[in-house]
Amino acid sequence: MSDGRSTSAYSGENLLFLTDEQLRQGIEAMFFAYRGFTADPDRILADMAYGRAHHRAIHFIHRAPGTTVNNLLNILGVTKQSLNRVLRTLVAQGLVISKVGKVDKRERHLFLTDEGSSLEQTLSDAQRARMRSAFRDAGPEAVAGFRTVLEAMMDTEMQRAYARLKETGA
Amino acid sequence: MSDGRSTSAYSGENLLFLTDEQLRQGIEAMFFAYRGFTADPDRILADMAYGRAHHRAIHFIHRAPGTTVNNLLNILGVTKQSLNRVLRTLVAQGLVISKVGKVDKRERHLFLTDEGSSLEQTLSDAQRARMRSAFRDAGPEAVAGFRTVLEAMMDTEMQRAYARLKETGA
DNA sequence: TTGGAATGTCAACAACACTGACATATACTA
DNA sequence: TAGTATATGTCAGTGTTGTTGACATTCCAA
Repeated sequence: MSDGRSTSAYSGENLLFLTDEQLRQGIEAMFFAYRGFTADPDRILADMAYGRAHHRAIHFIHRAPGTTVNNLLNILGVTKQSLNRVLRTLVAQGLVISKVGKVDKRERHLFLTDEGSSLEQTLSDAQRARMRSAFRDAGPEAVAGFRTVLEAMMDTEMQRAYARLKETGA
Repeated sequence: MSDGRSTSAYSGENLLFLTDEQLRQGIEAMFFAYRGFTADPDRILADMAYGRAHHRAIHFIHRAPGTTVNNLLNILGVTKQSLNRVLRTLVAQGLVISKVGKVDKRERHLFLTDEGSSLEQTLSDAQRARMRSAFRDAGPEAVAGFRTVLEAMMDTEMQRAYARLKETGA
């Protein structure tokens, strides 16, 4: 094998990380960790009239200002009706602006207002704080592994969406 | 530092994995990956009268047969009313048995019936298949990092619950 | 110009979480 | 034994977030 590990090592002892027991632990780790992952923003949102769906919309509008409803739909993986309800309240509360497209008037382009940006910042700060703490405790190699496994766990369309977002950001 | 890395290396270049951009990518990876994580069982459950809440209950009853309602409550992190709604249907459909405790008759101990075990198996197989594929693609070092980060992301009570489950299993 | 595709909105409904109040059986304790 | 605490179950009401169905508007191509 090109990476220097022998075939026997790979098909023998090293495959212990693929036992059902190890997979089950991975599944449970994912379950408990996701609870922690959402806990801090959820606490902040609980006091407002918003929920996790609002957080997600705000996050990705912040991430890709001017995105269309349809684009957001694909990223979030919900129906347009479900997203629309969330967007309606965000627009009504003055957190999001919806602009009719110039080239294609069917499209709506979404932007955060100052107030929307402010809430996004608050939520992001809370979520990043936990992620930062976890990353720091785990160290850079563990973080690299974390992201490798998560990426391999996504549906292929989501891998593509994730890759596009990575490019846009850094 | 005892691990041989210099302080300057840690406070300098190596801290690049803690930038806001890297944290944001971790957050988005977590979001997309969790969707994949639940997708397969969700598809199976959609055809039945059950949902994700039933899956979670069945998973942990399988994991810790004879667990009490209260114990399950703490692991799942929901209210007893919410769990009770789920358990009621599972018992009514003959997937779960609730036995009065022998030492403390106030407690109910929960077990899967053969039919319940069968559904658990079906759901687990689907979820494990994806996890196995992701683990295999990523390799053992990445998997170790994955679990380290997830564990660091949990609330401390959940870290304890997770640790207890790990002992019980392997 | 007409019909289909794309886009977005409104309405109604289901799943699943929450709170609050209360009932029942059992266990513990003063 | 009387009173309190614990474990569980239930009813009623509410909120968020997902779904489908129906429909309006806009664009584009036959």
